[in-house]
Amino acid sequence: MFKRVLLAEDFQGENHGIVEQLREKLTIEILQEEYYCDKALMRLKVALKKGDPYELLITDLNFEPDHIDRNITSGYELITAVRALQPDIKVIVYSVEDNPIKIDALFKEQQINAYVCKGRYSLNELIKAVQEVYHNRTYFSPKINLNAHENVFELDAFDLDILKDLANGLTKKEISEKLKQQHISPNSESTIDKKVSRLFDEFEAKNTNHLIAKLIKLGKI
Amino acid sequence: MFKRVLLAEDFQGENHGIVEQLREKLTIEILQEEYYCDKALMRLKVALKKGDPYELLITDLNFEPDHIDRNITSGYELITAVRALQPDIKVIVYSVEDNPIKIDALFKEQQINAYVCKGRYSLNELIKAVQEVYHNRTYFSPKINLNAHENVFELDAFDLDILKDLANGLTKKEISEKLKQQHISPNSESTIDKKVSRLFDEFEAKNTNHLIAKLIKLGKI
DNA sequence: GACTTCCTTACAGAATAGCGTAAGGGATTG
DNA sequence: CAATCCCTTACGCTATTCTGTAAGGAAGTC
Repeated sequence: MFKRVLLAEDFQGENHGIVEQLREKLTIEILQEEYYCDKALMRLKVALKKGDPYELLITDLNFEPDHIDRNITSGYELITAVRALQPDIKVIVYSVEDNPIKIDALFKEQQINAYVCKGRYSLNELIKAVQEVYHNRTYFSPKINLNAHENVFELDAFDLDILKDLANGLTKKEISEKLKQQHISPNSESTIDKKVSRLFDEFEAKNTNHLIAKLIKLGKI
Repeated sequence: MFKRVLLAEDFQGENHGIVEQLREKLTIEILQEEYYCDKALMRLKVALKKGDPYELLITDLNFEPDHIDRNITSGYELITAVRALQPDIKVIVYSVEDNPIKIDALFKEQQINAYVCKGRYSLNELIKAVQEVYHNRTYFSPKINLNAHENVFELDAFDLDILKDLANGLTKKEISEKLKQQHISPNSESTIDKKVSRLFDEFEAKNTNHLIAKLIKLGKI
């Protein structure tokens, strides 16, 4: 089993639950928990310098802002920073996020080794995930699959960007200009019009107000 | 200290963390955890019948749907049901919800005894909350207070009607006509314009999309 | 190569949003 | 009564939304 494991999770309840369960079910020599991304990265650096690097990082995605200044504000950024230092480290993400598109992106862009979705069985799943990753296999929560089938229609990253911008009060012209500045294509006002109009049909919305209201209530934005 | 405590929390990590911490820091004879509202209510009924009622309920607000059919689907409903059976039981709510308006409503409508917001110190806060409630005092997470000062401004019934209609995809013209049909005054399109524009200032919104998004996220609509 | 299909983009026109000005009514005050 | 304030309403103007149509490019199919 892994000898050195690092945990980054800001919610005290989850943090304690995870530590307690890993200690009970697995034999890990050193299990260090942290509540901030910056501190977790510091631990990793120090361990690496000492020649006793961590073998596994378990991290949340969302970290609450606080009175303490932060450099790294999300699990996503933490993974990027960690991988830059120690490319071979294994990574398990443990979060409430259940959007299969975003989780797919983590596997593809960050090459994470496992994804465990917080829920009724997430500690059991985490134990299993650690074991699978130890044997060089990947793992992800079974319920993620189910969700993928629930909504025949899924919002892709491009849709989400547009919708979030609209919900933040940007006009379509402004969104178009923003995309052009970021060199993201497609970016024309016309295409944005079409994308949004298609979403009206998908979600049976009469106009943008209606669409945004529905999607926020559905928790998609 | 309380002798009989019931915990309703669906996330396994939080659930274990709470149980472990309560066991370590307090001396509670019987601490029963449950993952579903229905099961928690059943436990309470049985204990009441036996003449060994629970003295304290600690409950989450949101419970994930599942393959298991549910009667009670939220902590809010659970509290209502519990209070109908056993009006004198103490209740602590433990949730991620940080909207001060909704939390206020819990104290006023449900007469809960404490509110603890999930976060970096929530287990410490929960221990304190249990102790305070045991001494017949109330408790709520300190970080809730900060948010409370943000919005002094309150929406009246007329504002709410307009906002809900807008969120449902009605145009201002349609809203005006609807109000005229219902013989509600004022009802001109111009007045609706003015009301909404004033709300832009109040909530620092750029346009209707932005306003609706903000208000839904604040839980006002 | 010809054809289809899908996606992006430009453009146009009607409807709506957003904002300012102005007029009028009711209530209050001096 | 005059003056003031607040609210409602009408109106006009510009920006934006929403909905079409059409043209062009990329990719795949026959």
